Amino acid sequence: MEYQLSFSVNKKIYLRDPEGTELGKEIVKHSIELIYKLGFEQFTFKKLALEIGSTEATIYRYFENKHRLLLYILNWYWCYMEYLLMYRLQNISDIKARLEIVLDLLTSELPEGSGHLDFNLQLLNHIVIAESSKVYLIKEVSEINKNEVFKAYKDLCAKIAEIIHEFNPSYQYPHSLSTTLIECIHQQQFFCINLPRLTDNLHQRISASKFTSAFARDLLFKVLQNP
Amino acid sequence: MEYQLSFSVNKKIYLRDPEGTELGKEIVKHSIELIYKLGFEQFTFKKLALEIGSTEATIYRYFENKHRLLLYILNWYWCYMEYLLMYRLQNISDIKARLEIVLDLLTSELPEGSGHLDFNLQLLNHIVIAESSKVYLIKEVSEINKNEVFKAYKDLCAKIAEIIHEFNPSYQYPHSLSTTLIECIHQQQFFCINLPRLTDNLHQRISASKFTSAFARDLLFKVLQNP
DNA sequence: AATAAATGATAGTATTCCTATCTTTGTTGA
DNA sequence: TCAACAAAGATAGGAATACTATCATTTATT
Repeated sequence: MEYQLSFSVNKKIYLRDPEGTELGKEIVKHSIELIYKLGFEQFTFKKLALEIGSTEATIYRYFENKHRLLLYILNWYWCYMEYLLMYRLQNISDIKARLEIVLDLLTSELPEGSGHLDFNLQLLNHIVIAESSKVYLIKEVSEINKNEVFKAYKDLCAKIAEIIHEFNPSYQYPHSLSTTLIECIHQQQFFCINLPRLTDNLHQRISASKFTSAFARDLLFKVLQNP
Repeated sequence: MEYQLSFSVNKKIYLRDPEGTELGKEIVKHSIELIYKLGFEQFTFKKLALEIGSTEATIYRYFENKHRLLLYILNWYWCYMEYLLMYRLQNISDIKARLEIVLDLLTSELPEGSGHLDFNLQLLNHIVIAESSKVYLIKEVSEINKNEVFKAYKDLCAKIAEIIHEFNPSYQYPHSLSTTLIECIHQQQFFCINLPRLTDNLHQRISASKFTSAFARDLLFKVLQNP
């Protein structure tokens, strides 16, 4: 497996392609570390510039603002998820097994293959859990959605919806179940760690991802196996 | 029904009780309008002060920062929700009907009783949908959680979990299902309006709340009626 | 070797997010 | 009724954020 994954990260997300230069890659790599460390609110281009020994102005040449940078990171994540999903589904024809692969993909601690990438997928996972909804929960969402910047997320959602549909063609809400599954898995992991009373893993008997996995599996199959 | 609802809005959320003064009520009332209008990111105390003909410094005497103000608003909402829930559950003993009341409460466009309150519940509803998760998706969540500032949300969640448990005592995840239900209902409404491809209400054939209600009901009963 | 592109260095502006201080107004209760 | 106290207004200001602009320098391209 090569590093070369041809992701269609929408060009409207960035000003200058960060994949095209060393500095660009540094920006993305260190932004993941810094957003993880500080949280998105406290993260600034100035701090990032300091971290990589560059300047604020230079980072602004790559991304309009920090929101776009987050969007870029998440786009990358969504594309990678879809890629991994397709890769793992190869040769799996059993429809229940296909659904299990979806569940495993969404709940596993880190989505494998971390060796050959130049940034930390575990940190990325944490960012997805804690920050991803901030990318669409904004006033300008409809405006920026016109530029197709959420296409990668929609594609992933559509792919999962397809597998749901294969499993139970009479189920009416494959897309909504797909997004609910994705988002609820993030939430439950977050709650397990930070607000455990909102879950049934109160005293953290098992790990956040184990608990979430069990809950999500139970929910998914009950919804889909019900007549 | 009187205005007097004795809510236990945690004192650690505010510096000076906004319920105690006219100005305090103005702050809360207009902050709801302004957060709705601008979105939480663009909302500032300066703009709010201008709106109510007061000053920034004065608002800081009530709330430490805008995050606390949002927390206060949501606390009020969660308390109100729990109050409404208990009120509606009176005299309802049929366990399926009790669950229907939960669903209706969470998905109805505005939670009734808007006349006697001095702020707009419809706007509040929009804020809950678009901004509520920002209140906990922060780096300091564990820190501020120690002050019990999320108690109202946990109580609401626990109450719904109780009803879920009554309906199906063998179901293992009443709390997680409760939060998933609440959060997923917000999400689906948001997606219906802003990113409809993430739902199965693509061309908005029915209203966001009608669609969400149908989806949530289907999900809830399938999860709980499954053997 | 000439030229263009990318980056660095620096500066500056408007706004945000506060904190401090001083004055005025309104309330209470001795 | 007057003292004193709390709330609010007015104003100032500082550190940080979120940019934009300009010009010099380095690096790659042809």
